[in-house]
Amino acid sequence: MASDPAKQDLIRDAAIRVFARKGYHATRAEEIAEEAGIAVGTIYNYFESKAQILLSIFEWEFEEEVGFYESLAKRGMSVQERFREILRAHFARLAESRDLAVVLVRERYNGSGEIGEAMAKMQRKMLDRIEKLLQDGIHEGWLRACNVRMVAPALFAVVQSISETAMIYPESQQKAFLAKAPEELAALLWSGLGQAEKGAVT
Amino acid sequence: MASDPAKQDLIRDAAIRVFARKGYHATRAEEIAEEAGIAVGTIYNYFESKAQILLSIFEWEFEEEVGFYESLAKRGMSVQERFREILRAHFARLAESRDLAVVLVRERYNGSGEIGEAMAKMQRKMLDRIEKLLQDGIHEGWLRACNVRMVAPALFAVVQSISETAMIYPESQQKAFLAKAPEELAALLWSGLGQAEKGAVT
Amino acid sequence: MASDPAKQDLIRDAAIRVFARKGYHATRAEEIAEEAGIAVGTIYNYFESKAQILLSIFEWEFEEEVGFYESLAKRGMSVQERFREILRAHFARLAESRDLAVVLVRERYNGSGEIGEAMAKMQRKMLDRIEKLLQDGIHEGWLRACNVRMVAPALFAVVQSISETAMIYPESQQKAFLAKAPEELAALLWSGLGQAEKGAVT
Amino acid sequence: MASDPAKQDLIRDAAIRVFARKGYHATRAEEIAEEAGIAVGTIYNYFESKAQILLSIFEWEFEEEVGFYESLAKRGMSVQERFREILRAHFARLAESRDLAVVLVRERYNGSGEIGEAMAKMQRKMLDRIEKLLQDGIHEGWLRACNVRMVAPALFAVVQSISETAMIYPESQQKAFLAKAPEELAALLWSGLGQAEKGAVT
DNA sequence: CATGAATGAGGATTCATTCAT
DNA sequence: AATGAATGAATCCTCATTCAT
Repeated sequence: MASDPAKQDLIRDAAIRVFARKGYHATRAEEIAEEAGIAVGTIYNYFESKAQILLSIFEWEFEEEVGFYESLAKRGMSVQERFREILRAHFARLAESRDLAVVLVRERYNGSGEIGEAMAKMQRKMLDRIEKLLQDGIHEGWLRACNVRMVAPALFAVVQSISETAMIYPESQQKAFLAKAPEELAALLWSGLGQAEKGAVT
Repeated sequence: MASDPAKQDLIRDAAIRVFARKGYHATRAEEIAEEAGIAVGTIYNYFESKAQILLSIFEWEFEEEVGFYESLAKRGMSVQERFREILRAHFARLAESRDLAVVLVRERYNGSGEIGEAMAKMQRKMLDRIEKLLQDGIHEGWLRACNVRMVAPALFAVVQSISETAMIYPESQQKAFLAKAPEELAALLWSGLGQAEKGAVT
Repeated sequence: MASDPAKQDLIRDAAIRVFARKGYHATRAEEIAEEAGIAVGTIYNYFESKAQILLSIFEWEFEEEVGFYESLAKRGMSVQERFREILRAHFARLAESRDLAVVLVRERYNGSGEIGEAMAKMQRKMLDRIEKLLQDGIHEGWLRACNVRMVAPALFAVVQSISETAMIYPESQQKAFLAKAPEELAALLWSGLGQAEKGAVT
Repeated sequence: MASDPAKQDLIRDAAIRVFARKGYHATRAEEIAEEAGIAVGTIYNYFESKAQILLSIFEWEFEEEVGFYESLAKRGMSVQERFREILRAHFARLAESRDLAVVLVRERYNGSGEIGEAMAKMQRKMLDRIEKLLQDGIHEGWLRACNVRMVAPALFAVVQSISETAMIYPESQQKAFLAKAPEELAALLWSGLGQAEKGAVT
């Protein structure tokens, strides 16, 4: 089992492109190899299985996200600012890597067996982070009290779905869509959809 | 190709249970047959393929939803009331059929080829309806002006994610969770998370 | 997993022929199927794996042998007579199924993992039986005292090796060879190679 | 193709250990390299293929045996003494190299194609030598007349099987077992199993 | 000569689908 | 219509061997 990280990245990136194009299950190992410009066997010098490649894509992304969260925390921002930063960063990244976004959204549940568990675990950690962010916000008085167990996944899903929707648009409109997304979402999440004058839902 | 609707339902329901348990791709035709208490061959008297079963699950659900939407429209409710009704109905149905919910959420992207297209089409129609609902709401002055192309999928996703999160909970807590869901979501969507006093995101 | 014993036999017999021709490892599942006049998939309706086919060949043979041993014991023969009968039966069977003999001899150690263990176990049981036969013989006074732990495998091996050697001969000579084998071996085992007059090894 | 005999031995010895542990087919070239403390590529500087390594193990052993036979012939021993010497030497060597013995016994038929033929040829030569020894013995009046074509492989097999049986025992008992083996076998082969008083098999 | 990453042919096994009964 | 054994295309992964460094 070799471990040149550059080649691992080469393979992972090729996999992202093919998974995005055809879906995880419809992608054959050979296709990843072709896309990467290597032989099938080489894949298996760097990954234990096709499923492991998928997992590694999620792990990679997860580390990026977590790293970013932590960098925000260190910069001592308010919860509100952190949210906006997160949204901006998230959508900026998507704008860069449409394929990655597609894969992250679409293949979320396609791990099976151990890999599936590992992926589920990662997502739970992600939610935990969001929950914590919310709780901090409530504690600091920026957010109204809410059921964080419920709102956290809702938040996560909103972001995901926008990502996903963006993927539908052709390249040209997509950029504009993703550029508007953080503001629109921030507005939605902070102020809701209601018209103050008419009164909110009880 | 036979067409006894009762047997079709029998097969579809069996498929829902097995898909929920093992995921679409990991489910073998034989397992569906076993769950339904019939022979594999029989499945193919009622469905063209395994993928068609999946599609039919989505179609079924889609028809239900659309029918419900239309019944609401006919009853001449306000947008606000319609939203609440939709959410209530949605979560009530989930509480009844946990397996269906799991499948609808998890296998959304697992159609490939024609079936995939059909499933995507259905989802787009679903979004169109939500968009229309939003636009009506804005027009009627219940909702603030917002980018409906962006908010519609967000709405859809929020609902989905709550469904999905609910699935994690054990039977006992799940009911309570789903019971609280409509209010919590309605609050989130109408009023956002912000504290009025501290000022909303601009 | 189907269980028509006739088809199991069909597959096993085809496998015996191909294993005999090319060796277990060099035989592809497809070749067994071709030889049996069925499709590859069908093999796996009756056997869990290629290795299981090999194991089943040994099990089959083992049951035959054991059954025969028991039938002898019931007929109340002397140890001496039982030995001769066993040898006769053994070689008669080989004369009938050259391929089986080749496989039994050649692939004895080619099981790996669980299958290997199962095969080893079977062979140990076989040896146990022979040991018991020897001990009875000694007890009844037909055989001189000897180290049965050592003589049993020797006996077993002698029989095997003759079988194996017979396989080298062309069909015509083979029959004659196998016909002479029981007497020759019986003589070897009872009287040894020594010339009484010149004195035995001390 | 390099030809440093010391390194060839290094590789062959490593191969013997791994083959003994896992069997020829289950052994990967890499494992041999690891065991030898070299890189895979290096193996192929000294051997044409994995099969060639196996062949070379048999060739090596064959040369040893033949050399020993010849040395005995030169020392002008009687057939009887030569047999005993051969048995002693054989088992003494096994006691030294358990792994070699395992491989020689177990992998006898695992050559395929040319290598298989080469291995078969070697074994036939081995048998020829034993046949010759027997014939000399008969001619000199030490042995009773017997079918040497049949007795030779029987002899060979007896020796092999004892070797093999010895391998089952734990280190401690194994030595004792192998020490007793030559006498026990010599007795078996010279005098048979029969009780003189009761009369031999006819 | 040594290295070990790259290669890619090869093969066991799976499973959706068919079809004879 | 129901059955379930038969089918065989499809695919992941292995591993002996090569060859650029």
